[in-house]
Amino acid sequence: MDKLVLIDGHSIIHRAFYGVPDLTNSEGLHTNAIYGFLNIMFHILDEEKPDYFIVTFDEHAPTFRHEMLKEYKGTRKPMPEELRSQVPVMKEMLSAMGVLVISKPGLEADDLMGTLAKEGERLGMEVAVISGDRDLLQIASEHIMIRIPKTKKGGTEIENYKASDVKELYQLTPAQFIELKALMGDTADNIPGVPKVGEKTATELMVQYGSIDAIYEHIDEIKKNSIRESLRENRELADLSLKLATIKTDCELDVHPNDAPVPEFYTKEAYELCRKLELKSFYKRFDDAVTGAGAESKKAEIVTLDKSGLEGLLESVQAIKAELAVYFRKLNGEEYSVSFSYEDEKAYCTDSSKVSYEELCDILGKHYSAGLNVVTYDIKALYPILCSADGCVGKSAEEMSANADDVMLMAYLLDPTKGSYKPEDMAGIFLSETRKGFEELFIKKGALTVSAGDDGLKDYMGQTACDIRALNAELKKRLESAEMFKLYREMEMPLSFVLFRMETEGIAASAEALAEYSADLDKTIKELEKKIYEAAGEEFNINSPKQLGVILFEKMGIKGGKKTKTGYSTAADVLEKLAAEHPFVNDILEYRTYAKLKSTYADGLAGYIAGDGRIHTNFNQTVTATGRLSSTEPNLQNIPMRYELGRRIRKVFLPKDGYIFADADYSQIELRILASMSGDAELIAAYRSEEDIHRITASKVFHVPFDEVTDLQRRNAKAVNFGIVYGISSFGLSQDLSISKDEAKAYIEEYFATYPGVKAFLDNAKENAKKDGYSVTMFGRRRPIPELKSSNFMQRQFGERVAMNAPVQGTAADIIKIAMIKVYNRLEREGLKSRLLLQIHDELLVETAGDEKDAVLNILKEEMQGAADLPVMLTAEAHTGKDWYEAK
DNA sequence: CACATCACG
DNA sequence: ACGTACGTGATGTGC
Repeated sequence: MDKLVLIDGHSIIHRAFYGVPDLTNSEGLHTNAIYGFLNIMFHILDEEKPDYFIVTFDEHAPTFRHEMLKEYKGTRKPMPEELRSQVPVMKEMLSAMGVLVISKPGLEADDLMGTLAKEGERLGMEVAVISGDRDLLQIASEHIMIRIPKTKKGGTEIENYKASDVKELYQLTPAQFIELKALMGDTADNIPGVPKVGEKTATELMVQYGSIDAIYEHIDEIKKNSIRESLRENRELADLSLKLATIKTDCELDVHPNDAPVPEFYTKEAYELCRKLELKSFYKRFDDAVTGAGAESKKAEIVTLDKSGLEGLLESVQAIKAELAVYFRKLNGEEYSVSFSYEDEKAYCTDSSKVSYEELCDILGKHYSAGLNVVTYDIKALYPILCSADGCVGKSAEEMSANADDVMLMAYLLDPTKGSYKPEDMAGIFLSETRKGFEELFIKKGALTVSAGDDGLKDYMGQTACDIRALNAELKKRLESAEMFKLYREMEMPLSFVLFRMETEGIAASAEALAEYSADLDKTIKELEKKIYEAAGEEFNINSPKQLGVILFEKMGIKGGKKTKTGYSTAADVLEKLAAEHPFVNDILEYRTYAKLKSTYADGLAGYIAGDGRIHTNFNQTVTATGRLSSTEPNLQNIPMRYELGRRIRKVFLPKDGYIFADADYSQIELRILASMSGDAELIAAYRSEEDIHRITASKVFHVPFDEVTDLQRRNAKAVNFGIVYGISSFGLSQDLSISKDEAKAYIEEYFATYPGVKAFLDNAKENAKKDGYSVTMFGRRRPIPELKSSNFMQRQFGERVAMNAPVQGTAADIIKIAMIKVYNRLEREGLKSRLLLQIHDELLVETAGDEKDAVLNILKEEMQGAADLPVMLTAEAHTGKDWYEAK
């Protein structure tokens, strides 16, 4: 039996829009509704495997049925702009896929669907109608199934209704369902219904009598006076409603279900549109034939080089002072492949079968240090090849990066909110070229399917080198026009080298000390476990919030359990409130603390100690939206500090023999930046007085003499100071301080009255970000904030907080980056043995030779404080110690 | 693979 | 009436 699938386009795109969080491509086009629609559509198609397929769209024009209602004025809310703009693109996508889209002005979508469905049924087809609209249930039959998708987190769930399911759910046949709706009315569809008759009454009446006519025949039997009279008075309204509620199934159409065989979908046009919209998750559905990975796309000429060929290439490029794009990839084991390009559409390639890795380093290193201009992708990963260890002695980070460029860093600066900067994505965004990525081409089921010297790999490598070269030119132009070239050249490029040195250096950690710490924790964990099981009366998985929630809030009957979508919240702030009344909850909190320390830190870190006894974290330069760094594998930027128990883990981080640690951190850098950027006279004066800033603020905000500020007042003022930097909300502050929202609001108002310049600055930050579409730091770093233009209140509110926070957090990030470069340069220039190891946002850790202690402390203080010259001086405090615990 | 939780600035 | 502090990353659970 043939199968027909009908999609109610208008209804489904609505569903998709509200069900999928906002997505935009790099041009700022919203794509979430299209993404969601395609997901639902392919889900259905994969499931149904239909023979015929049609999508209908209507334009909300006043329609046949609606025109009958004179007072029709469209009670539906207008479509938000973010959705409206996606509708034509969605249609374009469907056309590109060869889908038959029927959009008939003047015809209600329901009528169109109804007519097509019935026609399909008459033609002997099995019909599936996809809509978010329950009205369509009235056309369900034995062969027509109404399917209503629900976009739930983690996928699409679909409710299915055939005639029997409607009967089961509503105790009514689909035909009776129409009459039900006519009686109760529907404001969204402008069906008046009978006054006083709602869903409950209408259902009772329909179940008892079976039809509107039958109800009126037995009208005297109706007990409730008001309802009986309303029915009597409104017979005409009931009939009109019935007409309005009835979906037409006999419209005149010039297309029919059998005109719409299922198309190919995965056409070249559709692929290109997917690329334009950057709907990456759909790329893999397209075959090579249409993606341009195959024949007809303009392909770079690729020359394979041996060792002497490589040397010749580098020499001639250097002779003409050209820029050489270099792209390197490690393969399995010792294998690698590397490609080069210095002119359009021509690339060179070599690999480990022709040139050993050591030879490659020698040859490239020699030319790089002699000034060869290289353009790279992710230069931090390439420095090991470009420079030898003794090649950087005494050289500044600027010198080491002067003749290099990195298109990944450029792209990050242009839009730091992206999260990923793969070469193929960048080629699509900035060069309008469709490329397949390395993973897509060469990784199947997690395994590498290619080896050095394969033709496919050479094509990929060569093409990517060409793209990197083209990207270099394009992105530099864009950086210039965004006034970020200086930021790129003088901050990010030198920093990339500093980070490379820090990662290579690593930090020593004692495996023995970690194991000992782990065993200590484990002892306590076992004890707590036993106590908790006894209190609970059974054994369960304490690490499972789900099981814990059931034990606490159901079995033990503790009240106050609420929050979260998936069940009870057992987060620390919730449990802490319960602990006063139920002391054993403290055991759970304590268990959590110990379990976290053991799994993430004690045991987790041990796995990262390399052969040299040191942990080499990865400092990522292109992750955060604000310009900060991030640290992974392991994250050394979140080593416990706040509480003694966790803080002890810092004792396992040790300097090498003859060395100590020097650790310096900025004091309240973000607040000082806020004072400086806002120019608020009071706040600046407060800082210049060199008194405790939180105490001064408390004194001013709470109108008490400085010496009489209580600890609580100081604590509250401190929280307000923090909150301001985060883009304060009265709710957030009230949560933090456990006070009422009104009190929090009063604090904030007092704060702004005290420091009016801060208020003006924050208002300005929001306004400018809204106008420009991005916020800016003192050093010109931008963060796009499309949320500010969202029609969603929550999103907009979030955008405003971001607009207030990003300039401050971002400027702090800029400043410590400058400090890192300066500290690095001083250590090199002064020929010191001490090495910068870690950055933790406002803190630098230096492994310091015993006899260089004073010099290093001086350098840290001078360079950190001197990194920026602000109205409020920056201060850094430095300490030394025999381990990280002591130095901090 | 998403979610909840918790470590840091 | 909504449901909220800003920025990260790692772990364990459970679908």
